[in-house]
Amino acid sequence: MPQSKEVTIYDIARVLKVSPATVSRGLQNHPHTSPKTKKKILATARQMGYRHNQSARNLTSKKSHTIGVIVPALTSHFMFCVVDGIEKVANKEGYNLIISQSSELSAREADSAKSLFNNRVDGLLASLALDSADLSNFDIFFKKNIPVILFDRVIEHSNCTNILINNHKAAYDATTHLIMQGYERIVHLSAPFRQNIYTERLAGYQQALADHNIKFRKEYLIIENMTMEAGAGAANTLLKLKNRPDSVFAADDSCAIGCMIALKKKGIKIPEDIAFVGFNNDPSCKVVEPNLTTIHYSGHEVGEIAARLLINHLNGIASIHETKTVILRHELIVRESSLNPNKGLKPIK
Amino acid sequence: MPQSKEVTIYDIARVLKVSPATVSRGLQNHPHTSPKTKKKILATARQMGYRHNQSARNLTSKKSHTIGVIVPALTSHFMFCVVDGIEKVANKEGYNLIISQSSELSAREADSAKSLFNNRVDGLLASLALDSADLSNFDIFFKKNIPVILFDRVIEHSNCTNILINNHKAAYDATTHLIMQGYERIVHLSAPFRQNIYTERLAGYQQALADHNIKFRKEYLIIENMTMEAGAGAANTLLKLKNRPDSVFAADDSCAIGCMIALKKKGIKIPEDIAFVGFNNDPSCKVVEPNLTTIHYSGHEVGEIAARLLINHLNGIASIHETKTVILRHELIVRESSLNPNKGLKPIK
DNA sequence: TTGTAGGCGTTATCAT
DNA sequence: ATGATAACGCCTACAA
Repeated sequence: MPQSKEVTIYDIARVLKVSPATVSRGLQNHPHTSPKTKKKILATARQMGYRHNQSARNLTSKKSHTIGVIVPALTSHFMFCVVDGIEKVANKEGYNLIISQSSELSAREADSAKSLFNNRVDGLLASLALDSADLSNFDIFFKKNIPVILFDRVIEHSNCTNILINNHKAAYDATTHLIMQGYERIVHLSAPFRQNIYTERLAGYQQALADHNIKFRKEYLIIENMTMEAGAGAANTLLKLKNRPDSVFAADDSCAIGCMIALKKKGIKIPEDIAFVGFNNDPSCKVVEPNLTTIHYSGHEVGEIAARLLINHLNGIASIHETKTVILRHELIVRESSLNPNKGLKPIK
Repeated sequence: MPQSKEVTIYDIARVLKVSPATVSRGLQNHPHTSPKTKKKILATARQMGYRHNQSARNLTSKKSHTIGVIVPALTSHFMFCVVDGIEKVANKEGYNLIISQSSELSAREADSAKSLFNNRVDGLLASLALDSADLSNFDIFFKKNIPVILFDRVIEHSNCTNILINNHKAAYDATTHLIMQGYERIVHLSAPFRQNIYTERLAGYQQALADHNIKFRKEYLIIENMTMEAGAGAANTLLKLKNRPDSVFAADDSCAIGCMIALKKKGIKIPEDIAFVGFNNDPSCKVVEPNLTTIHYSGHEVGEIAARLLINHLNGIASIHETKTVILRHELIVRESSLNPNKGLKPIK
């Protein structure tokens, strides 16, 4: 098993009878290099099977060419897409990735941050854990001026650029859609209201109610984790309400679907008895019956933009500090779960 | 934005009035170091905010501490879990990951392989693209004696360790289950028979038929891509068969689910008219109605074992060459889609 | 345009 | 047990 020796720029230099410096310059088409020698260098490099040594480059450049990613969990299709988007851009730009999960725990988020910090990542892309109330976990990065970009679950902070959708508007759209279908007793199923995505969605929901003269009832707020199991639990809570709701706007598809399935098992008809709108456009939306109306926004886009922004910043092409917030497009995708067969369309106000 | 200077072992040495070599040894608890100085070194290192420089280490060790991963696509929950499992182990062991997708194309697999090769990954974990007929894409790795471990979609090869389940047995179990439920006209819905996972599943299916004196009909073989859309297409093919099948064993859940949904839209009842068994235990199995019976095996386990094996090999703890094949456990998970309400249990033979 | 030489942070091989 | 020193492969002033 002989680990055949690697070709270095010295080897190429020797063959071409030039200095290693010239080879180095030729390889990275440095401005002050004659096209001829550059061509020669490139040719023999290829022919000799030269591969650059990133570690050596990192050593001189004092960079790791590595980006850290912290996500709450890799269990949703959405986060999957985000990471995929990040991966694509990072790959193309010659950056490596270290991905870690906080498991929705601020304490583990701190561990991840520390670990990535010790790995000397050049920058960080993160989405906050459910119980992270501030950005103190990232202070080590701020102190060393390492760029941090937050996506989806964010907190406004002078040191961070944020990438997200207009959650308020999205929730407003979703709720209004239910109202337009003739629903009035709308439950909002969401997670503990700490993260922006949940507080904003709540606010959007409330605004839509207000704009259509529907009184907000706090007993119509059901707080759960956003899992299928939690959704099933929510179904019980929901059925016990004195004033039986006629619809649900959930802040997450999985939770909505868990709830739908549990209700259906008890003989509740959807959307006849209770209509549903979810959030995230999980693939399961098209499997559950009836198909789930939901808010779609592209995880790939989130990931790609986050990575692009960070890498441009690292490469000095553009500064993060010029763009504090990026708001991406969202879209309401209407499916049967929210189409009211009885009441039809109803005018606003 | 001053990029505060990094602490090196020289700085620590200076403070402690010892040589950098001693610090280096102390930091990696080298056998020949006095416990006292070691303790001092560790203490001041922490206190000074020292972080090791992986690139410098890589340079001297002639390793990248990076593992390459090639998957056909990151669109299934299963592959998601595999990558997650790899990530967990690699993270803990201080290895970085470069993940790339072949998009089920051998040509892109070749590109990925080349790219990872140029990135000097220390080892490779791969699952083959749908149209990869041999391992020639990985010859560059074999030539340089860089370890390659294949998982799930594999080909036997003297240079590779393989990690997979007993697909033959799994398919046999699935098919037998349908037979025991009283089904006899069993369609097998699968992908082009090139990869082991599909040929083996076909063989297991055929063996089960044979063992129960059911004649194999080649018109009961439907070849599609393993997507929901393809499954919907398969539904049409299936309905056109002269001898209407009473059940389907699909080599993939998504495909099965797409097929089920399409059939249901045409008024076919499941499992009364046609029963279903899938493969992979995708989360959607518990969303579709009726819930889909399937073969489960742990993606996390696949990923963790693959990574563990590779890293142990790289660290010289154990050699890959001692273990040529790892067969993991699988399990039939019975759900309503395959429970025959009419015919009940039927004796074998 | 090209060459020289020093440095990036660490490890390993010698000595001591 | 510790110290000096030479790699590791590449980049970049600076000099020519």
